[in-house]
Parts: sequence; structure tokens; C-alpha cells
Amino acid sequence: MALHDWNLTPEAAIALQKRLAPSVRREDTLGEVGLIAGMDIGFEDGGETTRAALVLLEWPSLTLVEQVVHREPTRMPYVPGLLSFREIPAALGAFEQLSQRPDLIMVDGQGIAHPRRLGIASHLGLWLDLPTIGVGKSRLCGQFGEVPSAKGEWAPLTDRRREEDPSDVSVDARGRVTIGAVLRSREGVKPLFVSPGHRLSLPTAVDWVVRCLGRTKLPEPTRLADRLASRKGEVALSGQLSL
DNA sequence: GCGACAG
DNA sequence: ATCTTGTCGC
Repeated sequence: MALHDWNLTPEAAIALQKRLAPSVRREDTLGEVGLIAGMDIGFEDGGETTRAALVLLEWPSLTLVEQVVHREPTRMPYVPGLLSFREIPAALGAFEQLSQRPDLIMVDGQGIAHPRRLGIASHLGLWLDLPTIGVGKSRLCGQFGEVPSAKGEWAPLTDRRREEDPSDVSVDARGRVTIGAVLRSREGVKPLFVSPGHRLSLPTAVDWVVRCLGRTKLPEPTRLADRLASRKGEVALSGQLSL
């Protein structure tokens, strides 16, 4: 299927997610990490234009080495659970302009913390066959208790087991599985929802997000991508170090 | 049938 | 996500 054939009905999109979800890898397959990408989407013209922003940071300096913005007409509406079909086409357009392949990608949105375990981070990871982490600012599904107040600590995000979950996942006494972490990325601020996208485990996903944290709520990769996607013009070259 | 609902 | 002014705090 071509990139632009994603003119699916909600039913077809859901069927596709169920078919793809089993291919998502939740084990660590990370190699040496030297480049980390951050991806986010923004909109213009009241939503008619989709703007994909991509930043590439060098690890461990977290120095910005490349940034890309790609614009194209919006072709799908926002539907909870089907976000990837609306945003991935533009994201891929941005990746085509990137001169280097990242070793890890942090995406604004959920990974497997999704009703069918295929949030935008997982879907993008599958498509690019690269390790991805979902870094959401709010919850899509799942339940969680009180989140510790110290930076770096987190509470598990759990959900009832779904057919899309692997046969070997650990299920608790109540038939629930852990799909992500509600992370305190900064004291006194609403927590982040971190979940594995593709090719890495939850502990590893949380580790990388924490390692990329500065003084702000969002880790550097998505913080810079966020800024590039929201503000107009390309504003990331300098004045990036908030560490 | 009644809520919940990434960006 | 985006539309928007002022305001609180480091």
C-alpha cells in the first residue's frame, strides 16, 4: 500500500491496526545510540495544512545537528485512536528530507499505550523499522495511580488485556497489563505518558526519556520538535540548550 | 445506553 | 492541534 492510499474508512483503519499490532517489537534491539530524533506535527490555516517537524540531536551532547519542516495538505480528520493515519504521511515527508538516519526517535503521542497497541509512535517505528518511543502529554487509554512527585519517578499505566497484546506479556491477577509509564519529568507539573513505540522495552523507553530531560517538562527531542512544529518559521538552530 | 477520547 | 491576554514565578 502506498503512502497516500491511507484514505481509509475508520473501520478499515482499525482492521489495519489489528493486523499490524502483532509486528510491534517490545524487546530491546537498540544498538549504539549516536543520533536521536524528535518528531511532532502542527497545523496551519485552521487545519487545512499539516506541518511535520523533525529535529536530530547528537547523543550525549543533545546538540541539534539538523532540523526539517515539511508541509502538505491535511487529508484526514482527527479521530481518537486513529491519529497515525492523519499525521504519519506528513511525518514521512519530513523523514525523506533528513540526511541521516537516527538511531532512536521520540514521537509526540502514544506508543503501545493505545486501544489496539498501535499508537502513532509504534506505527511510525514499524514503517521506518527504527526504535521509537511514545511521549504523550495526556492519556489515551489505561489507568494509573498516584504519580510520585520526584523528577524521574513514575507510576505504571495499566489496561485490561487486549487481543492485540503478545501471548507472552505478563498479566496481573486482575487480567491487566502494563502498557506505559506516567512519568514525573519535572516537579510540580503534569506528568508525561511514556510508552514503547517499537523495538524497545518500557524500562529502556523511560530511561531514554529521563536521560534527555533538561529543566523542562518535555525531553529535548520532542521539546524542540514541538517548538518547530508550532511556531512559524524555523526557530531551533540556536538557543536550544535548556539544560 | 452512558462516558472517554493521543494531537 | 488551534484560537487568544494577562498573569504568576524563577
